[in-house]
Amino acid sequence: MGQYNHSEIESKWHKKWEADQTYKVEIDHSRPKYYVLDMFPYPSGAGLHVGHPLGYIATDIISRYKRLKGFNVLHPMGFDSFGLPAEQYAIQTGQHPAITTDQNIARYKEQLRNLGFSFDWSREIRTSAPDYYQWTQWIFKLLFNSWYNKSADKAEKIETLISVFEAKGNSEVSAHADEDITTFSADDWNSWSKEQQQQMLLKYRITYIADTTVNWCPELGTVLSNDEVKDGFSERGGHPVVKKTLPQWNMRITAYADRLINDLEGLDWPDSIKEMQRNWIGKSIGAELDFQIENSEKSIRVFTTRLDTIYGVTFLVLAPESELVPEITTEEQKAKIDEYIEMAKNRSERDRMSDVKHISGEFTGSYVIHPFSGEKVPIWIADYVLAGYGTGAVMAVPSGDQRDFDFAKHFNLPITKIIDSQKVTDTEADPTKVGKMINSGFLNGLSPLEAIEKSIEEAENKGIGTKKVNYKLRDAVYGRQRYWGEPFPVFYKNGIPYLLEDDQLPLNLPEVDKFLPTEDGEPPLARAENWIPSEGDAYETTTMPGWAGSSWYFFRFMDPKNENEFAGAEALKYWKEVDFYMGGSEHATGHLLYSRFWTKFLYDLGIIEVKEYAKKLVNQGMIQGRSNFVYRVKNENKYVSKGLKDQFNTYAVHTDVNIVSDDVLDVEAFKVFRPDAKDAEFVLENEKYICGWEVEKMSKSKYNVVNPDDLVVKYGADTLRMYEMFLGPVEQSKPWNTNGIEGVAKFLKKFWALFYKNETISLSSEEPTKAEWKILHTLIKKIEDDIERLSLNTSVSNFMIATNELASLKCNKKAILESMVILLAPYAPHLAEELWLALGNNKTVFDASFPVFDPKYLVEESKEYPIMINGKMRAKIEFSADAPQEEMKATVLAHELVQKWLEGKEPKKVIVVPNKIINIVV
RNA sequence: GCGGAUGUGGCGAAAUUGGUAGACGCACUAGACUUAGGAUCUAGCGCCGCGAGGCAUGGGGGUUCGAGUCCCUCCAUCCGCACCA
Repeated sequence: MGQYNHSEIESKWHKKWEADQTYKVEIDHSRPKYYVLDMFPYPSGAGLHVGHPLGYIATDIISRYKRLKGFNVLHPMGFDSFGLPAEQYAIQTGQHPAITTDQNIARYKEQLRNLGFSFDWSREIRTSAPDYYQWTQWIFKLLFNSWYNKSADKAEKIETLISVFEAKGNSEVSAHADEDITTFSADDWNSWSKEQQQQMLLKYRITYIADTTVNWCPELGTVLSNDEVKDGFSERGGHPVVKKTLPQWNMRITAYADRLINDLEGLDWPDSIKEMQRNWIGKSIGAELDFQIENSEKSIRVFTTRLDTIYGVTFLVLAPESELVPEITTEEQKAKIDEYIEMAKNRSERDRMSDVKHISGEFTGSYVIHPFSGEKVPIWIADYVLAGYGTGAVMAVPSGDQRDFDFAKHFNLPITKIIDSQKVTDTEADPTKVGKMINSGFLNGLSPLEAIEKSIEEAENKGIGTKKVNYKLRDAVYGRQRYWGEPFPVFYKNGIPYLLEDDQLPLNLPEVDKFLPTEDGEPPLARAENWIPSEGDAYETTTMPGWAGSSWYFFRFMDPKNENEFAGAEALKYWKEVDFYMGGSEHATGHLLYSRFWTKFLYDLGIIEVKEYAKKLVNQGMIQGRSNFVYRVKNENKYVSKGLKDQFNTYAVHTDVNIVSDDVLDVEAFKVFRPDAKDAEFVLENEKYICGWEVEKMSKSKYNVVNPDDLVVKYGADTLRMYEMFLGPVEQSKPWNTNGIEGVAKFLKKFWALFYKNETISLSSEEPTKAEWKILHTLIKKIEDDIERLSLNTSVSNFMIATNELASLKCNKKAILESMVILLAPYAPHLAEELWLALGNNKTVFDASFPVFDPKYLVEESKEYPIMINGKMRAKIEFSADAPQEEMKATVLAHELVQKWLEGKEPKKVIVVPNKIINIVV
């Protein structure tokens, strides 16, 4: 084998790796473990485009590098194979989603195989496989059989709660549970029927059924979670979403809100992701305060973070949905209020958001009594107050809050200044917390921060308010009215949910005649015939959401074949957690939050040992498409090159980027691509047809999809892998551009040519020269640093430099080149294996060990120092590096030089930066 | 509006603790070899200038002997959140 023939080499090694199970990994206590994980993909019908493998290439390089460094590396891959597109396809074609999914997975695996990844395929998992979702169901059972004990700040088994109820009732229980729970005694509990007890327990369980306002997508016939809705439309498919109330399974993720925020601290995750999670959880500390309604027993409870501004309250605002509104509306105001409520109801979420500026509201006619001043304060309703946040009621302080201010101006309500330095203008409120309180009764003279403390204290003393923490995070809706998801291990008896036994799992997804809801609007599972539990009336017919299976898969990879446990204790203890997790930032408030929640839950129950499952997270950038355009002259069958388009009346048409190279169109290929251009005239510039370009999303309809398979055929996987890394930092988003790939291809040919001269390989076993050692050890150092810093683009450059240097020295020393092969192996595994074999090794290069960096090879015999005057370089001085006094000598020499230079002026200061620079200040 | 990030040649980009900005690659130019070149090799390639030299890291200011890097301020682009009381 003399020529570098990538396709021959690559297919040879794919076969060999599979036959030898080169990447199969087992627990090995003699070596430290390293767990590298990619976010497993949903196998879509379109296959991989060139952007998808970016992260996989990076993690593959890290995995192989760590293996060479002596780690026992777990690097698995699987498929998040439940999901909407397969189901949509099934609805359209009648094709069972399992079949489409299998086909898509087969295609994905083939594409991944072509890229030469070191996945341990013996550990492959699929979330839609019964032997996997059996354990998703099992975790659901744990959640159902648990409650959140606030006193212990952790989840506990439901049995502990039952025994408390039996002994003491619920008065001493501090739980994260439903809000409408009334106090009961042990006698009450013990006198209840089993069903009554179950009803009560349902209010405490970590997964529970509740009437929930949900995002309902009529088009998809299902409920979506908040993170699946973007601007009032479904994230997948872009269908409109409306609010609807349904009894739904929920997950009490809110119980974990604080821990989810606090534990972010110790994670080596991108700041942006941490910040997004913090904002999503949206913790704010404030107080709740009751306002007595005038001439009524009832009061209105508000939440505020600024109780210091209590004397600035000039009106109260309720959300239109508030239950109190009908009660407090006076006769005179009723018509107007009803009209407003009706209007608010019909405004969709989307309208409300696109129309933030518009101020609307209505006076109810009633008043509350200010709890401190005793003054009458009018009660209004307005849709800027959200029913779902806080208490659905706001104490309006127009001097300190812009929305309250705008509302007050619009309806001509009073504005009271309550801080002396407050700068309230005609159009703006001042929310700052500096100055001293004025017009504020007992708070006068305090700073706002002191006033917050003092006012809360006073409210608590009077029994009208308490300190309160509020979160934006809502409990997660867990049911979906869909077919292609995990069935709940739940059946109903007299309307009460019960769990299947462990030995009844998995509860398999039943066959249905159609994948659509029933005529009565029941989910598709209700179509299943003879799908009846052995006990009870019926199974739950909703299925679990997309995030269920992905919330724990990283544990299953540790022990994927275990039939008795979700993962064995030894595997969990050994692999412990993911050391390096790579995936897209779009999962910030979805998968990455839910999976942290489940991890903490499993930790609470003592099933796993870690509170967080991913130590380090890196987001790979999105690869966008780079579309190419041709310019067609209107009403003519004529295309003009880009530079000439303005001389004609043209319009741009997408052309397939695969027939364009460096923005030059292959005209003959274009005639095939667009048969109607077969006889068209092409106006060229410099005998070329130049295309225009634009960055767009990579998609079929824009003809800008670059398929990795094509590039693998043309250049080989090793070239593609290195080129994708060479493109720029992995974390950065960028448009795909194949233009530079030749440079990497050339490099690999040169690398190959270091070994092969005239079709044969014959290396010298002579001792390398100092210069040769230096090239090698410089590279070792750089590669190590680059991988640690995830600067994989510069590491490719460093390979090119070293290779060029060795080539120009005509280096053929085995000692050097053998190490070079090992260094290159993580990046270009096929090529490295081939050369390793040619060097006479019979084991895989990945059983070798990474060359050890030795700084002694980098010591220079002489060193050139720049001499700078006032920071500007004026001369260079060279001296040998072995004498310790050389820096002083250099300084003296530099001094003399400068003397000459400046003809007698004395330097003020001489700065010597070791090994770098000499700077003389005059 | 709030939060996060980014801004360096014709292009993708380097510059790790403040120390010779533009490594490496693409494109381009010239040359060599060649029947040929979409192969290979050599040289050049930020801008102005014949040159010495001067000017350059989004704009402006600051700290420093010295700033792409630190501080202030403004601008632009991207991402996320958005009536959160």
